[in-house]
Amino acid sequence: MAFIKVSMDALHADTTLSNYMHHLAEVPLLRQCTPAQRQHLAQHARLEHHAKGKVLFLSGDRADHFFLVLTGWVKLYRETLDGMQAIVDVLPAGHLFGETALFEENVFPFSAEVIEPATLLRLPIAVLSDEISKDPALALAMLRVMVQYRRQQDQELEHTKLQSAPQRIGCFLLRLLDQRNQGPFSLNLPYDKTLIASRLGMQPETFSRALTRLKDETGIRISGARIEGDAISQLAIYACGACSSTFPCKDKAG
Amino acid sequence: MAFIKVSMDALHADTTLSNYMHHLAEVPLLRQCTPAQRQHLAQHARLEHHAKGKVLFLSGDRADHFFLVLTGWVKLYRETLDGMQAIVDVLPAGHLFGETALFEENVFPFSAEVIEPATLLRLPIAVLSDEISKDPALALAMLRVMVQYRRQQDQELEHTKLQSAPQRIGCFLLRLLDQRNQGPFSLNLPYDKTLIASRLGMQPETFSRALTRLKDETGIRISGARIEGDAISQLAIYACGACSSTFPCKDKAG
DNA sequence: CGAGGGTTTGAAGTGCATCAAATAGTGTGG
DNA sequence: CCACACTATTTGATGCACTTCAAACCCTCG
Repeated sequence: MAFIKVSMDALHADTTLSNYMHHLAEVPLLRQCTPAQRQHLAQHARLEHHAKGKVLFLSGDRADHFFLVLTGWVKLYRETLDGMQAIVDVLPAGHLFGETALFEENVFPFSAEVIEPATLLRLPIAVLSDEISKDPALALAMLRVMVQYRRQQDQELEHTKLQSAPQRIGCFLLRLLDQRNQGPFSLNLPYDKTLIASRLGMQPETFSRALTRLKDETGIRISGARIEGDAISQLAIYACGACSSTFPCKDKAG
Repeated sequence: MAFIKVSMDALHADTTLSNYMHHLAEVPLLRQCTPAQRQHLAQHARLEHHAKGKVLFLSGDRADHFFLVLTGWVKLYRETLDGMQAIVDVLPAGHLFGETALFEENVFPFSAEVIEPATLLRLPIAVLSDEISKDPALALAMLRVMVQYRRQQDQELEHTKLQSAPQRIGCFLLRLLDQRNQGPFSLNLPYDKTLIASRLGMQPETFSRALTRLKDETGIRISGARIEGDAISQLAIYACGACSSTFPCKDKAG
C-alpha cells in the first residue's frame, strides 16, 4: 500500500526540500501540480511531530494552514451542544486535511486530534490558494477530488442507513484489503477498536458483538487486532448485499 | 423564497432564450457565470415537462446532460442489491442535478425520478465542461459550491447518527423556515409525508409517530400538511441540541 | 505486581422497523 | 352531489438492533 511506503521514508527522513516534495507527489490532489508548484508548496512546509492526544485545531478556528499526514493517524470530528461526538473521518498517512477551509472563509469546519503519534507537514493555505487561482488545471483537479469525496459521503450515508452493524464492519475490512487479490487474507486493525466503532457510528460494545457475529456468519478468524480469512468473497457476499455499489468497492480518496 | 418566484415565471413561460437565461441566473453555481456563458448554455437548453413517476435516468446511465428544476420536485436515489432504496436528495425548483457527472466519467452516480409534475431544463454537460475549462473563475465557483455541499453532507451524516427521529423532523422544519424571523410561523409541508420520511431515512409510520411526539414536546400545531407554532425557538431548542452547528442552520445550496 | 485503559460479556431498556388494520383524503364516474 | 376506489396517513401490537449501565476480563507498562 502506498502509505506504508511513505511512512517508511518519513522515518528515515532528512528534512530537505526535495524530500518534502517527494511526499507531496504522493498525494492525489497535489500529484497533478507541476513540479514548480509543488516546490512552491514545499518551500513553505513545516514538519511537525505530535504525541497521541494532541489537538491540532478546533472547529471554528481560523485556518491559515492545512496538513498532510506523513505517519500516524489523525481523527477529524465535531461535537454537538449536548456533548456527543461525531467522527467525520480518520486519516492515515498520505491524506490531506483542512484544505477545504480555503473555500469556507478560512475557518475549519471540524476539529482534529492526533490519535496515533504522528508526523505532519503543515502547509500554508495561502500558497495553495495562490496556485489554484493561477492555474485552472489545479482547480479542476481539486474539483475532481471533491466530487469523489462527495460520492463517498453519499455512500457512507447509505451505509449507516441500510447496513447492519456487522455488515458495516465487513465493509470496513474490505476497504483495508487489496480487493484485486481473491485468495486468503490477513490484516491488522489500523487503530483502536473503540475508535473504529465510533468511526462506524456504533458503540464499542456493539462493535465487539457485531464483530463476533461477523466471524460466525462469514468464517473469518479473529485474534486481538489480527483478522484472517480464506477468501475476500466471504466478506463481500455478506457485506455488499446491502450496498448500492458494485463489488470492488473503492477506498477513500486522498 | 426564491424558488417560488422562479416557478411562477415558469408557469407563464414563453420559451425564448432570454427566458431560459433568466432561470439560469437564479442558480448559485451559474450566477457566477458571465452573461455570455449563460447564453451559451441557454442556446443548448431544452425545456421538458414530466408527469409524476417519470424516471429521468438510472444510476450508471451515460450522462450527456444535466438538469435544472424549474417547477415540481425531483428525487435522487440509489438502490442496493437487496432492493432497498436510499434517497440521496429531494430537489425543488432552482436546483441543479447531474452536473457532477462531469467529473465522474460521464456516468450518473444515482437515479432520478419526478415526484411532482415537473418542468425541467435539460442542458448538455459538454457545454458546461467547455465553459469550465475555458474559465478558471467558473471552476472556482463550482469548487465553492461543491465544498458547501460536502459540508452539508457531513452534517446530514451527523444527523442520522446523533439525532432522534423527532429531532430530525424538527431540523427539517427549521430549514423550511426563514430563520431570521423569530416570531410565530406557519408552513405547508412541501411534499408527501411518506417521501419526507424516506428523505429523513425513516419509515412513514415512524414519521407519523415522531411528528406527534415533536408536537407534544414543542407545542407546535399540526393539521394535515399545515404546521404552525408560536416561536421558532420552540423547534430550535428541541432539535439543535444534538447538532454540532450553531443555531441559524443553513438551507442546502443549489 | 498492580494500575489503568481497552475489550468483552451480561442484563435491561429504547427506538425504530415491521406487520396488520383502521381511518382520513382525494379524485372518479355515475 | 354522492358512492366508490384508491392512496396517504394514523394507530396498535410485536420484534429486532442497537444502546446503556454494570461488571468482569485482559493486556500492557510502569
